[in-house]
Amino acid sequence: MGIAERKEREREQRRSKIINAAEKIFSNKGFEQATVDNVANKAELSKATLYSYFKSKEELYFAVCMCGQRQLYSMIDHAMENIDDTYQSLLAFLKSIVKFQKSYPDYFQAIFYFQTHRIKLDPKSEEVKKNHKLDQIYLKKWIELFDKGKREGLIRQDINPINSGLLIWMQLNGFLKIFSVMRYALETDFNIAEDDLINDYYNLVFKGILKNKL
Amino acid sequence: MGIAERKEREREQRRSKIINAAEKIFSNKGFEQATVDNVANKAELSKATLYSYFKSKEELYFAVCMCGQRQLYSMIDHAMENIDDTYQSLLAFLKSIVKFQKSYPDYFQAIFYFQTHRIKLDPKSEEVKKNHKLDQIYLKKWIELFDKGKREGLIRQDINPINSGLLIWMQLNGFLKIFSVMRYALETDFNIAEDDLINDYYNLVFKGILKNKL
Amino acid sequence: MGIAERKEREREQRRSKIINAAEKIFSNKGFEQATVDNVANKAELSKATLYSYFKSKEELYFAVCMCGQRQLYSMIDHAMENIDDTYQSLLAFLKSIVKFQKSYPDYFQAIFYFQTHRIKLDPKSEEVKKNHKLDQIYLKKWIELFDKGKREGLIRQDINPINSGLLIWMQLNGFLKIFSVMRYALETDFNIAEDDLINDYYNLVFKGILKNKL
Amino acid sequence: MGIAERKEREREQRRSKIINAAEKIFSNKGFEQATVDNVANKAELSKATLYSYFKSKEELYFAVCMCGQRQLYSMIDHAMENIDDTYQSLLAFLKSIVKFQKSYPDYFQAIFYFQTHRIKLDPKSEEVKKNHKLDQIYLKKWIELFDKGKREGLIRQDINPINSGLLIWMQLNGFLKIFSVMRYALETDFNIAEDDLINDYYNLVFKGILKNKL
DNA sequence: GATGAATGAGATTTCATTCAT
DNA sequence: TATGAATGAAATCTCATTCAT
Repeated sequence: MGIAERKEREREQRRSKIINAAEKIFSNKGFEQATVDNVANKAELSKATLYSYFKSKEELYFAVCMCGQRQLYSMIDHAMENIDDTYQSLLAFLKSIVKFQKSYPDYFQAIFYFQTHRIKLDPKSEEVKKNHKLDQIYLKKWIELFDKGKREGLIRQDINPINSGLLIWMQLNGFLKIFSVMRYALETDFNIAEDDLINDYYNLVFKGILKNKL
Repeated sequence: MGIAERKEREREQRRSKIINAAEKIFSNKGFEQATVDNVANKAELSKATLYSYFKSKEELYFAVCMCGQRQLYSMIDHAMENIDDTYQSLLAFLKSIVKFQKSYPDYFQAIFYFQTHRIKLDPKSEEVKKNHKLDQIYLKKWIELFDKGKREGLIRQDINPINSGLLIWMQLNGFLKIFSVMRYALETDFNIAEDDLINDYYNLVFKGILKNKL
Repeated sequence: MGIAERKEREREQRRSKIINAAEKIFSNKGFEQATVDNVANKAELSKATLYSYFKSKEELYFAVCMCGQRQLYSMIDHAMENIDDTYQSLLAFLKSIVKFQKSYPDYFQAIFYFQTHRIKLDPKSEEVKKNHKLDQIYLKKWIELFDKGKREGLIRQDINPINSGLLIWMQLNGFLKIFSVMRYALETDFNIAEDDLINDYYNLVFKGILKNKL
Repeated sequence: MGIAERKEREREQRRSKIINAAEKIFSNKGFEQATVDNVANKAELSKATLYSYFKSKEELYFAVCMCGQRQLYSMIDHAMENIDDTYQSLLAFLKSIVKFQKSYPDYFQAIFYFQTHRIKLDPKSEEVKKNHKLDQIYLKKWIELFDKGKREGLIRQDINPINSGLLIWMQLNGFLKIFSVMRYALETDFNIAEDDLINDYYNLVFKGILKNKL
């Protein structure tokens, strides 16, 4: 029986190898500019083999995103372990996302592209549904923190948890996207230190929602 | 006399027609998916004609962005006419951008794409330089409002005008980008009214920077 | 009536201007790489105007060749004026062609290309016939020199004037063509002085046909 | 074992098939007029396949020339086997080139075009260097025959081996080029038999360089 | 299962030529 | 007559995908 298992394991390893290669290529060149050939070369596999793992370029891209997404959510989970305080939780959540962008810019880039472009996928696919569900779960966790904060008197009463949660999430994503593109220009043209800006970002967010000044 | 002028006018009109067509196509399909054929068909001109107005697909795309940019900045100028109050100015600035995205989603999309992707352009081109300069001017105007607000005691003293100005600008762009993609889902999945969200957005921003609660 | 004459003169001047421009462009880029636009720009005329003087790119090319050909034949005529001696005549003939290639490399290049490629021309055209006739005349003059030389005992009796005339004419053209391409390499790679080579060329030719050593 | 070899062999055969097709197309239409589509059709392959064998039209053209060149040089080698006599060697050399032009007019045409036009190739390419080296070797062989002939008293002492070698080589190429174009006209217009002309050509060359009349 | 090879369909760009003014 | 503008037709090259081995 060991044979079947080994085969299974090998297949899984190949899949990972492909996704890793794809992640780099897609991030470097963007979805459209990247070619399946590029990915196959990077993965040191033939194009045809690649197609035996993924039905299409789109599906491969989606797999990369799924992988990144799992990484992001595991980082969030990890950061929120053992934190009870709502303020700390909100901060940890935000910081996880920022850290994710910094640690895995390729994944971040892939996910952002995926969210802002219509990539054709089979909507009946189990994977696509699973992905969607996971997103919902973490968005809910995020919004519930706003609810809790409000009940605890941490967050202003006029704050609508859903709206604000979504707004901040949307802003953050956009900010990080532009930030990743402008990072270099910010330092040279505006003489702005990255960490300062990130800190000011947290401040701005919290000043916007908290009842009392920090 | 009149003849030369008329010719000039006609050429300008054709150019506009092409840009309008391009604006729609690019916005619908994205820069890469859009083909020059698509644009030519939409503009009811031959591909070759189109190439006599624009040297390359890139240049055409850039022209669309320039056009959108001019529109945006003229909307900002218009909105800020006759406003002295700094708070009102900041609000008018933000509202102009939001309104721009709503009124000209194609332009917004084009500009966002342009800013977040590296489209190859001749950096020595006068047009490219002009474009860059215009961006700088309006970014400066925006940041100076923060300075003024701070001097007037409107904005908190711990706010760094440059950082905050940039942050809010980056956030807004990202927010609008994601918002434009999610608009439909927000109403159906989350039951969120667009105008409410936008209002909450303004609140969040101003709560983040103003000295006194609104 | 002066008006009609002036018009005629002006038209002729324009035609010359176009041919001059075309000569340079065609020589620089070759017939295929050169564009009608290139020629029009060089001639400071619109493409459409150019087409009112020449029916097609081919015809324009042919006009350039005609012009070059007239130049060549006038140089030959000039060189052979007042020469009676057959040996001197043969030498003058050869030298004229060599000089022509050196003085008007563009024309030479055009004519060579024209002779070795099939450029589509209306064979019923008067111009084409005239051109053909002129070629025949000068080829005949050339061959007759061989005849005369033979009768005079200058040239060996076993020489067939037609064959040798044609051979030397073909060789010379080919030699000059390759020479014009290799000129630079000859000096640098082989350390050969242009004039030495040309002299050796004359020697070789005459050693080949003359009865007595020079 | 056998599989890899067979694949290799098949690929080589396809490559040959393409080169053969290209040879004909290029020779018929010339480099510029010929299209990659033409070649692909002739080779009964898709354009894309063709591009998987040759990176560009230029590279394909170059491959055709390389192939022709190898053919030419092998003909020369073959002709000079078992010949010691210098006069016979010179004659064999010349005859090989003439025979090459007659047997493989397409190759001859391709090589001539290649030598007289600047086709853009990667100068660092191994193939390009190899080609250049081969040319050098055979040119050297040719010129050394002149040297040897001079030492043996076969060739006149006033002959410069390098100059004469180059001159005759240049002349021959040019002559064959024009000859290939005019072959038909020579027979009809001038009533000249091909073989007679070729013989006269050999005579002319040798009368030009040899010490004693043949 | 892995792969080298093949390809259809299409992308961008060019250019000789015509036409309305 | 001179020209700016328009265009059909084609050229080179690319790439996601399939298939025979």
